[in-house]
Amino acid sequence: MHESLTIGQLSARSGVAPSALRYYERLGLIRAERTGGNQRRYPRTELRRVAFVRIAQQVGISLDEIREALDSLPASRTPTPDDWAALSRVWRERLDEKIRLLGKLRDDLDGCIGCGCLSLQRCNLYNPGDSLAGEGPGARLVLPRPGSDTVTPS
Amino acid sequence: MHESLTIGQLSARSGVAPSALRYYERLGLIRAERTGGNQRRYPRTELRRVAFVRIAQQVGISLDEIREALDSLPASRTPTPDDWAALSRVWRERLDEKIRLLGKLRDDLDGCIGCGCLSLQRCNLYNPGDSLAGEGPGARLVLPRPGSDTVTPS
DNA sequence: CTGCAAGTTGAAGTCAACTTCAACTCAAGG
DNA sequence: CCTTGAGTTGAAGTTGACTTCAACTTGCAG
Repeated sequence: MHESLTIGQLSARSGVAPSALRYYERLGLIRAERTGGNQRRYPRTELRRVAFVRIAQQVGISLDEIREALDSLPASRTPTPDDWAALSRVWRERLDEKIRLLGKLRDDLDGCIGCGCLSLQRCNLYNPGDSLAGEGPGARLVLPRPGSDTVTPS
Repeated sequence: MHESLTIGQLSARSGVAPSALRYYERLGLIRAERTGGNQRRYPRTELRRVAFVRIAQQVGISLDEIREALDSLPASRTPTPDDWAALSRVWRERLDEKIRLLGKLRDDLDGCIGCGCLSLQRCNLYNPGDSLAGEGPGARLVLPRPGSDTVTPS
């Protein structure tokens, strides 16, 4: 019980249900070796991948995007700390951007919802550009649609 | 065209699809008056509610929770700036908490994923308490499940 | 060797948050 | 008046992220 983990053990240690782990495997987020009897055995390094998946999910990143990120790790060998560090650097930017966005949202909410401007005109959250001008007065919400990525630094 | 907005106008100004606006109405997030011919007409104050919904969604709050928050606004009268300000104060705490959480996640990611500790032991993201000790060594992920609320200040 | 908890699969179910569709009706310009 | 684009409804479809189920098979403690 030192070499590798059963799905139950990985589940207990990661806090992710076995069914979810199998689902992640189908999506290509994690991988497992098999015993002679076809049961999954996870090398300990998979714990790291699962943790990464969960952390990324926490901050609102889809499994599909997470898979893309994980695909940047070398498939042919066990990822080294350096491999992970590279990934971490990329994602740190994502997190920083998310944090920046949240701060803006909070401040705008204070200044807009809380300010009493009933028409929401001249609000930070609205009309930050002018591409939609010329269709009469009034504001236009330009927050991305829920599905789309909120992290698109210019 | 000054008093109230059609669903198309509200859609254009809020960036939310008409179908989504009808959906929001079914969920009780927004309300509409009706013309003699049964078409929706939105008082301008609804723009504010829609903006609130979208902003809250951005930060990962479910429509159900948003509805609860909006239910705190007086139904009998048009919400005053003070009503909105009260809501804003409550949500500012939520946003601050989200920001705090994101910062922690980012730092932990740097210190954990990036550090090279292959077993993830002694990691900030793991085992913050000791309730799960006694089942052998190893870590346990305690991030809330995706469905659950990440904002539970103690 | 046996018993039984833990594991396996594919298919189907669930839930949130919408969108799409069909089959209409309304509103407003010419 | 007539046409046409915008609006209406209920029902069904979609996507993401899983869970549940049925019907088995494995692996280990006693």
